[in-house]
Amino acid sequence: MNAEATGMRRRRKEARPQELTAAALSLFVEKGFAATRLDEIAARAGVSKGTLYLYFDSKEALFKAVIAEGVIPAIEAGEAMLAESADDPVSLLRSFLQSWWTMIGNTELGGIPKLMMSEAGNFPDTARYYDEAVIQRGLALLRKVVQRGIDGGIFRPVDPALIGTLLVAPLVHLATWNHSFASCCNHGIDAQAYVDAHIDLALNGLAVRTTEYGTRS
Amino acid sequence: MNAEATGMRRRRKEARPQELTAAALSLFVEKGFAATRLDEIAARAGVSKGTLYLYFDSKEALFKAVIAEGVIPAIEAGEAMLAESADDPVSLLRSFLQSWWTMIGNTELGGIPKLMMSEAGNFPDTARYYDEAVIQRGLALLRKVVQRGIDGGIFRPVDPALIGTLLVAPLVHLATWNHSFASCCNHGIDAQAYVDAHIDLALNGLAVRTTEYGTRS
DNA sequence: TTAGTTACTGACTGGTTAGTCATTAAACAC
DNA sequence: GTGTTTAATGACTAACCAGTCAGTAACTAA
Repeated sequence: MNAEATGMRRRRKEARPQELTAAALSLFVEKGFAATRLDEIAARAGVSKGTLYLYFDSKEALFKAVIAEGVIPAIEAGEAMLAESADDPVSLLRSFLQSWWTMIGNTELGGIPKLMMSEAGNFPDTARYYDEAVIQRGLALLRKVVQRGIDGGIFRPVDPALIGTLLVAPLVHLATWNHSFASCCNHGIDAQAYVDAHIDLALNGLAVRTTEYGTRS
Repeated sequence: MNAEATGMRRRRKEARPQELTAAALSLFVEKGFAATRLDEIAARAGVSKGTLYLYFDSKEALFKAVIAEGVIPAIEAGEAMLAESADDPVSLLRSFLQSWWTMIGNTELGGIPKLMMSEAGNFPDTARYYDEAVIQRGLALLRKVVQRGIDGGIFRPVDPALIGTLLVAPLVHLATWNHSFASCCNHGIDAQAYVDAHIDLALNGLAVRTTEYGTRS
């Protein structure tokens, strides 16, 4: 008979914050910030609400911790990836998008964009932080990759300020879908096939072409 | 001195529901369902909370009305558009995406996808309704257009089950952005340029090409 | 064993808000 | 006018929940 099965108290000061933010992340993503009760978060983490206040000053502080904790490792991994890569732009872009999906979009962290979008209006300072720490830095990475391809004559000269958003939008969209409609209306779409199709379509769209029907009149 | 400036009561049974759903839509989109107070919605519509209950049974009923009302005219317009069009697939697809942006994404209705995504977990039956009444029907339209292009040998044979979502994702993403981060972190992106770039990139991606670097190894 | 320390608990409270209803006033019928 | 109907009000209540804190149980050191 272990400590969890009985009502016995465990003492785990080190692990608590992570357990609480993990529980909070999944509930915030599923139900939204305002609709999630602190009792519920605490219960999912296996503690009482009082314990939550030993580690976080308020519900809002917990929200900010959830965002900060989920976001920092991800963006640093992305920057490290670009720094050590010498691949050609095509396979670099391909592995960038695929890695985002595998390491973020297709994990619990994939709910963060949905959460942050939903709550940006209620937490403008956190939204600004997220924008600077994640979105701007992520887009800058993509811009660099695409610029390499343009400079090398491999990609058409698209606007680098727009192309980053265009490239991540379908992936963010799928991740958001998986944390909203997916639970009630599964279309049976294979995520990997979707990601492959996007990468394929995007690379073809960026390619220097010979036929011209697609250009604007 | 008119009736609105003074505290005088107006009697407008006909117009009330629309005024209330309009006020509710913008507040739900801005702050989320749970964080929006009924007093606030009523105040924005220029009435008291009691009046709201003359027209809607509950907060949840108001939410459903907001979705239903915002969604029905839009999808019907889209279907009418396809029915009466005999254009070639390229310009048809182009005008489809552009029209969605002009008539939905770039209006108040553009907040509905964000709202519905945020609240799908809390209102699964409304999410199913939205999925069937909007998403499935919308994707079916796009699939038809793309299929025409594939059959005519103008588009590459992409998977029609995936391409619809890929084509709308960047537009939905921008609309959602405009109702979340935009108010606190404006990147100064020109929406029309973004839409043009997306259409351009997508049509190039769909085009039958001659060079082959972009295919998977 | 015992005294001291601290992670943890859960009943409590104060503020907030969805939903109600007795009252008010605008419109209408005559 | 006068009486009747009904759109609209806003004070009220019951429930809910973020945040508190006095008390408890687990660990530690002696």
